Amino acid sequence: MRYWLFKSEPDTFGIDDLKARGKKGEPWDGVRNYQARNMLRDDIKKGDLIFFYHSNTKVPGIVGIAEVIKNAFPDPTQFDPEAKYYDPKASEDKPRWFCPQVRFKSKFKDTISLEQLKAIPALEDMALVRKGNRLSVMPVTEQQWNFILGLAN
DNA sequence: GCCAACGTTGGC
DNA sequence: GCCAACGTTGGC
Repeated sequence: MRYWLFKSEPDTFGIDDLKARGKKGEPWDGVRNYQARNMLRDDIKKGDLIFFYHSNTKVPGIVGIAEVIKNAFPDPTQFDPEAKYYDPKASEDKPRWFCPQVRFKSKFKDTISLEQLKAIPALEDMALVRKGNRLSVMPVTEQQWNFILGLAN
């Protein structure tokens, strides 16, 4: 079992939206970055746990926990010409993008802010706090996971 | 809304 | 295969 951090803009799809999906969860679609794609496709497995991160918002930070309930499958939005994430170079035979199914697990009472995380020396190796990192999917070590959980309430 | 830091595209 | 131009992310 591994740990991850997924970013999402709360205005687009926040943790409350995931919670509203209930037990069946939501496909984590729309990721169009190869590095992130490889992790989604190859490394992220059913049972893994995810820190849900809100980006592009007033107080960016980790707001709760989600879990992977289904291994990645071809992201259907790549085949849909009407979809925002349509990719004309992808085909059903040769899908390019993948998404796992994720489900809400819990929400923290208070956001663990990026500012707070940046100030913690034990977390300085996290991709999240490193300058210029734009990955929307990134691994979290067990140590980092436990440390951050300790900050939650 | 600005802009730094990246990633991608496409001409050559 | 190089690299300039362009697009996107995301903190501030």
